[in-house]
Amino acid sequence: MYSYMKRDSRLSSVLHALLHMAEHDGPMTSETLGQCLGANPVVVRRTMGLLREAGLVSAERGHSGGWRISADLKTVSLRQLHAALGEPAIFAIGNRNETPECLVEQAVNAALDKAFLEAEALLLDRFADVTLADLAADFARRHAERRATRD
Amino acid sequence: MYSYMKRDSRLSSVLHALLHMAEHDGPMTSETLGQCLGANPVVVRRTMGLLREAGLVSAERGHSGGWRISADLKTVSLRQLHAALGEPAIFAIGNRNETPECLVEQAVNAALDKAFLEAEALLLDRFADVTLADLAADFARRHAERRATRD
DNA sequence: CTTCATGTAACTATACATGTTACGATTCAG
DNA sequence: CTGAATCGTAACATGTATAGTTACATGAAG
Ligand code: FES
Ligand code: FES
Repeated sequence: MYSYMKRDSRLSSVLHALLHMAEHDGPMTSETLGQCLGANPVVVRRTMGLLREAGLVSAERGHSGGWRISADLKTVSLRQLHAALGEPAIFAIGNRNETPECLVEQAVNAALDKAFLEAEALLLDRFADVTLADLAADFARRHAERRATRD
Repeated sequence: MYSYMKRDSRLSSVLHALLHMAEHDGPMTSETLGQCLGANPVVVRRTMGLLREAGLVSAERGHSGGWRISADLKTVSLRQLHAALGEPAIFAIGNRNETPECLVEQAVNAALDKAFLEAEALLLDRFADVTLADLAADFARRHAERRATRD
């Protein structure tokens, strides 16, 4: 019943959900989104709730309720979504002791931190460069390509 | 009794241990290294064992036994150590589904993968640029600096 | 032979995203 | 007004990998 769970996939999940919602008229329920993502509806509510708190989506309860995007696709970057999710840890590797007295360990930490900070800065810059509108356009391109291949 | 454990700190640990060994005459026991690192001796043996399999250190049993470096500090890079540890996952974030049929998710994965691969390449390049000798030199610099501050 | 030290197996502890169940709150169809 | 639909949230279970711990076998030095 449980699939391999090794990494935080919430950014991937919300991106998929948001693009799905962008292509869809009217609100989408957690149940429907959960089926698209292969995820539990409660997990969808939990995760989308973070985007709601960030003002990126809104939710309506009751009949014909569900989730809606409440922001311009062109203004929402992956970095904003990462921030909305609480800026989860990016790396699975880190220092053993963050504030060591030992000079050897300080030298080790300095070298590792430098590399990690550079990589993190690059990643967040790339995230800042990509908007939901970009992803929607890429999806449209792939869609057209598939149609062309079929003909 | 348990400290916060959220990330793989083995690279940090082996670097600390190796530099300690480099400054030390004769072999060092897992017990001693464990005290330096604030780690369990069995964990030290487990982790150093991976370096032994990579030919970077050797171990001797019995009286006055322990761990020795069996490689030139100038030739061992952080990247080699990362490889010796089995190339553990670098990122704590990833895609939900690595091979989706859905075109939306394919567009999402492509964007995320591109950013992650760039960041990973940068990190591994930085790792390849730093050798144990570099870290030892940085330690020596810090050591001299502390002495100067004390005077 | 006794002691020291590695080599390993087996089990436990921890953190955290995710899965699951349950129930309350709200909205709307009829 | 009643009941179904849907979000909001608490509470608990699950899976995974590193790290901690215990136990014992193996081998080397004195
Ligand atoms: S867009 Fe809904 S399954 Fe991918
Ligand atoms: S060098 Fe041994 S404690 Fe850091």
